[in-house]
Amino acid sequence: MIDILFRSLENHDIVSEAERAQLRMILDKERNVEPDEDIVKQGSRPLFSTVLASGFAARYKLTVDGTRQITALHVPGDFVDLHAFLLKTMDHGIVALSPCRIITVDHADLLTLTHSAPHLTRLFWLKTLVDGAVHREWIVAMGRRSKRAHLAHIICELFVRLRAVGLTEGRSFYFPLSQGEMADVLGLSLVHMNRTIQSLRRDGLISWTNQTIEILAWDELAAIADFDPTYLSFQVEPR
Amino acid sequence: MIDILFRSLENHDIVSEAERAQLRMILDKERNVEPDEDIVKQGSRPLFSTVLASGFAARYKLTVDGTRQITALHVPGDFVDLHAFLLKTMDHGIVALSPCRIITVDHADLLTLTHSAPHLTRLFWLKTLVDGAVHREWIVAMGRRSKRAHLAHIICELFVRLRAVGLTEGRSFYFPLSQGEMADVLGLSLVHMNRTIQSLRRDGLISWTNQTIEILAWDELAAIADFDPTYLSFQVEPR
DNA sequence: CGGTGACTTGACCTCTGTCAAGAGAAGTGG
DNA sequence: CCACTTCTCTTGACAGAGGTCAAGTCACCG
Repeated sequence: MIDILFRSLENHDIVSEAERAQLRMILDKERNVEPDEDIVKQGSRPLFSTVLASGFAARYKLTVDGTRQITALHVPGDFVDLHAFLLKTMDHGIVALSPCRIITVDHADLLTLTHSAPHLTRLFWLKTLVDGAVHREWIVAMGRRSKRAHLAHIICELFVRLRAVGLTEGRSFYFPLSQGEMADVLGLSLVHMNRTIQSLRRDGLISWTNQTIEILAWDELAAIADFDPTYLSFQVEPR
Repeated sequence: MIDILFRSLENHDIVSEAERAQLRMILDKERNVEPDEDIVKQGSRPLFSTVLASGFAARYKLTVDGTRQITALHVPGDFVDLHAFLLKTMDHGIVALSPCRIITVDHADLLTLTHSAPHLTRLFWLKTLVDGAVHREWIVAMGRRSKRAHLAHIICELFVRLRAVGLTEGRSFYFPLSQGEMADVLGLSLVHMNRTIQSLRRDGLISWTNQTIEILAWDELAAIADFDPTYLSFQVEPR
């Protein structure tokens, strides 16, 4: 189950067998989470962090007027709330968007790792830096791209991230979010989200049915999205 | 000059005298940067990171059609490109928005720190996590708030961050960005940026002249912005 | 005194939100 | 097995937020 975390880390650097063993030791309880259930609540001060072993999850914030903005999507292998280890108080919530399997790690054990395992520490740090890089790319998409390009960008990103952990089949991948949830990702209304999706469909760039997205024309889609995967740091080198 | 970095770190946790000494040792060259000059270029692989000692700087990305989106603003005391230490390749550029004084630190020295100084390592990690938290707040503002609220939010955030390093006077602070640069922050056109600023001025919430912003009605401004400073993690506790 | 950059204002148009309604699929209980 | 609810997706009509184009003002500077 935890192999997915190793697989995820190995997109950036080599993880030694000794490090794997160290990691296996600190992995704690495993449990299932239902769709729409909070994995971590906004405002809480968790004493553990969570690895997503399977399923899709999102970070989100609610505004005073009750709308929701999803600030990040997480795929299997992601360390969804490593942030709380040092931020202490969760400034946002994390919710399951599909049935999820999660594994927790005590913050006390992470603290020990920062003393005994500098390389693993740097890899975890790197994972949070990549989260930040994704945030920046989303900010660019929200500020300077059309909604159509923004959606294309997110689809490209998801495909590359899912492929990196072996969760694509050919040019398609399982993607269980509803259009309403995607609207909270793009910061759109549900109605316009629907129209934006249809625009990509009409042009033969993607198909999206039965919770599955298939990319029908990668080059065109990436061109529309102005997609450059550099920010994902999927390059194996000493970190 | 480097005291500003200590001051910045001390908003989150206590920094011992021994740690200060350790930090002073690895601080490298100091130099001035002119407005509009790149501090770090997009696509480069720097071998050092940069602390902003004075002035304002921004992270930004350019899109294919030549527009610019600023993804973060940096104030004195910020470690503006700690990210490159582990990400290796800069996926974005960093530009000076005013005359800046910067201090560089070799990545080799940071690497040593991750072995010999776990607490300092965690503090640096934390700084990048706060950057991420700010990104998330910006995503929420771009996706789910009106442009007026977005601007109010950024002004509140800047005030709190600048106050934390002692750079406010009463309710006002020096802020040298042009309206065109602010448009690249909010993802707006210059014309609408101007109108948004005027809307806050007309309502007597802020004054903004001579590169100085004064907050005339904090409570109202924070209410419009839906501003909750939790995400900045300005709380001194063991990290 | 002309040039430059930043700010301001008006007119117009497009993108996106809101409201409203309907279709289709899936699950639920009698 | 069928009526009924519920959820998601879809479409149309209209209104408002924000973009684009164009022009003008103002301060500063060589």
